[in-house]
Amino acid sequence: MVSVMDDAVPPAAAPKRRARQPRQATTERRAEILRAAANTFGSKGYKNGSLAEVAEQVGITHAGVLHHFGSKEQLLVEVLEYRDKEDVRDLEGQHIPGGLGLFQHLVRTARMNVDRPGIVQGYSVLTGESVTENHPARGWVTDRFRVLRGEIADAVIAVGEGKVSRETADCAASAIIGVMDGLQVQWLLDEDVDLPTSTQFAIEAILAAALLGDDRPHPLD
Amino acid sequence: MVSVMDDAVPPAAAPKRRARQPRQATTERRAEILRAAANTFGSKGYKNGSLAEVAEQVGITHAGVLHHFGSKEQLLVEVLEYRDKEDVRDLEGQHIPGGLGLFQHLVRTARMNVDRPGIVQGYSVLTGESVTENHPARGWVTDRFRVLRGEIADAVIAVGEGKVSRETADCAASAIIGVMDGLQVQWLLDEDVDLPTSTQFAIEAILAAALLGDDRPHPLD
DNA sequence: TCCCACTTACTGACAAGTCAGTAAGTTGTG
DNA sequence: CACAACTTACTGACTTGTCAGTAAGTGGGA
Repeated sequence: MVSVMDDAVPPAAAPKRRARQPRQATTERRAEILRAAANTFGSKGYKNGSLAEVAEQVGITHAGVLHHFGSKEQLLVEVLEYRDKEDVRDLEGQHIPGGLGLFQHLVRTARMNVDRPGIVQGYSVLTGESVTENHPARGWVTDRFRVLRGEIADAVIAVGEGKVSRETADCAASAIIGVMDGLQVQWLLDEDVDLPTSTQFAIEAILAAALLGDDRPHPLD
Repeated sequence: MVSVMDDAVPPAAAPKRRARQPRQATTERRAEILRAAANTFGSKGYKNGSLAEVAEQVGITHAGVLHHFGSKEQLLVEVLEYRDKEDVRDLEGQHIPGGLGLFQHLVRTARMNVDRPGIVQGYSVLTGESVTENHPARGWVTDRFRVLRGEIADAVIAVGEGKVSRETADCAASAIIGVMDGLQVQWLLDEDVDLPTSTQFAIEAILAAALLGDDRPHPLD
């Protein structure tokens, strides 16, 4: 429960018995379980998704899953870490875009997401669930939003060539993330919503407004 | 399910035994339970919120709750209907705004929401949860989005005085709803996010882009 | 007016199921 | 042969929902 993960920590200065490394098949097995868990938590949610369902997908029992991960909460944490690592790996070849390239990347992502509703649902469900009391993914989701906001705000400032204030950039950044997430939910519930078109429309709109600064009209004051 | 609400309908030509009206205290009691359920489902989610917790808030047992509502799912459905009725009642004095007034109303709502995080959390949790498989609130959430999109798109067209196409208005409408929902989630997780300011910023930006039509720049193509 | 037939609003006990987690035993592999 | 990777068997905590019973209210009729 203190989440030290005994089996993953090589015993520092092991005295008598060295902790054996896991067999080479084990790493892949754990990855299989993580993918199954991501699938289950994505479609059912963390609370409602059961270890038994995760286990069934890889042909073992729920106790087998617990053998590898110790607890359901630890499994969730590792699913999140695994997904992060995958995202990084996907972006490895391409340099991480900044400036205008970042916004193009966001729109491209929205276009890609149309073909992987499972991923989108997993993200949406977990994000929504994370605002409930004491949810184990809350910290992860919060951090993720914070990092993303920072990167997008920097990109806004870069595109604005110093003419955009930090406050405006922060506003724009949270709005861009918000509109992407919000549109995903609507699209999951109703295919009539045009996810890529609306996403591009909104990002362009927010970016344009940020670049205009205080020169733009404020009809809602 | 067709929402005829038997207990409110006086029996037309009752044959032998008239179906009595509910006692006057009953209506208020049921409303108490509905408010408690909205509270619990809002903070814990529907799946994770228990009848026992709802019951405790009004000082009865979970069986007492089931006496009134028959099943947990029916309780959820009535919570949703109750909230709809409350929303309508709140807007009764003021005429439902259209055109620019609607957008001002949306921004005002965002400002008010800062002082009622419980309501916002309930909405966010339920919306996120609704995209899971076979969720009982899915239809309600989907309909709500559809209606809202229609109203906002109409308002965009009204403000644009006929110069905005239906497709653009739809894009703008879903984007506005998306950004409002998405910002709420971020704000719930991190108070640093400025909900009203970001909301107003984004709505003005999207509205401006919609009114410009194809004349605006498309830096992301 | 008072009483009887009936309904409403519960309670407490329990059924039936699901869940995470544990402990002990088995198998196969390095 | 020791240990990793399981399985089987089980516990205890919680779930929703059912049921019988009870006290309190309500309306109509004598």
